[in-house]
Amino acid sequence: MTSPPTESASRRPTRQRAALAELMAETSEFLSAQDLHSKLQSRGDSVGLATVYRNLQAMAADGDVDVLRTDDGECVYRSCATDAHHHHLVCRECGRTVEVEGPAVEKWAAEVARANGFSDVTHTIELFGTCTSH
Amino acid sequence: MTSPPTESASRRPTRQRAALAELMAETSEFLSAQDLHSKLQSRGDSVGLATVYRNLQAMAADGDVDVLRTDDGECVYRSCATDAHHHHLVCRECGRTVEVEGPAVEKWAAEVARANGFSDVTHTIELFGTCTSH
DNA sequence: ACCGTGTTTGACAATCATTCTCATCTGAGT
DNA sequence: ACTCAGATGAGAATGATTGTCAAACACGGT
Ligand SMILES: [Zn+2]
Ligand SMILES: [Zn+2]
Ligand SMILES: [Zn+2]
Ligand SMILES: [Zn+2]
Repeated sequence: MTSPPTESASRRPTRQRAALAELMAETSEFLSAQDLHSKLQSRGDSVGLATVYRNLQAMAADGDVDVLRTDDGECVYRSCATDAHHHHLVCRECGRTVEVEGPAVEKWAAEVARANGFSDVTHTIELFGTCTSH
Repeated sequence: MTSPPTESASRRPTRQRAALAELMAETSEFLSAQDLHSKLQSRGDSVGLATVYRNLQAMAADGDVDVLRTDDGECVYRSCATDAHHHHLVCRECGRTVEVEGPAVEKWAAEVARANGFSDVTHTIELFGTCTSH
């Protein structure tokens, strides 16, 4: 993940947000807004598509979910186990995701940035591969 | 940069591709297809938008240009100085870009993947910051 | 220089994820 | 119950990217 923790505004609790949060809590793959929307539909918790987008954005801004982009540009979301900064190793076949930490990489990124005189540095680091079940 | 070197098919030389290649050779920031298209226009080398997209894709597939996505999902392209695998430190204000290498990071990525039994691993690693002129 | 053929191009339509609009609904405090 | 700012949803709008397909082109052979 990459964004500096823009602080969470006070968001009002709603049925829709709860349903979305619950769904995400049960899910471990990265899913798109559209995917999540239709899963909510089929499960009975009807939520408007725009609302799904809005809440995912809010959750992402609050750091409650991680976001990344698939190769074809779609945003995919996932509720990660840890709150700590981390990255992901994602199976491009089945979506299975492992959360990884890399202190060494974090240091490297910061160092490279400093060496070049850049400030406010953020980074995007994600790994994609094929997991054992293929 | 993330894709395994899918080998270049034989592409036929055209005025359009030449113009695009030349423009990219003179440019050092990452630019979108749309940007490149309008730059070509104003410079007199008129090239269809679809053609710009097609050629950028081809060039990217051949590894002649690097691609990455801005935060708002647009693809941006840049003709890098080196052919070697590398990553980028991009100023989010002015687009100034520094090419960086990170043997340590490459090793880390490979190691993490192996440790988790993933194969065919690729990675996305980009750094964003604000450069000295801001 | 002249064809024949497979590529490439370009104008325009079509996709499709995401965002916007705005009228309606809801949560929380009074 | 009353109020009102925040939240929702149906549908329209946006905008980058891709698809279509006829016309233009590169190039090897003649
Ligand atoms: Zn898998
Ligand atoms: Zn990190
Ligand atoms: Zn690398
Ligand atoms: Zn700058």
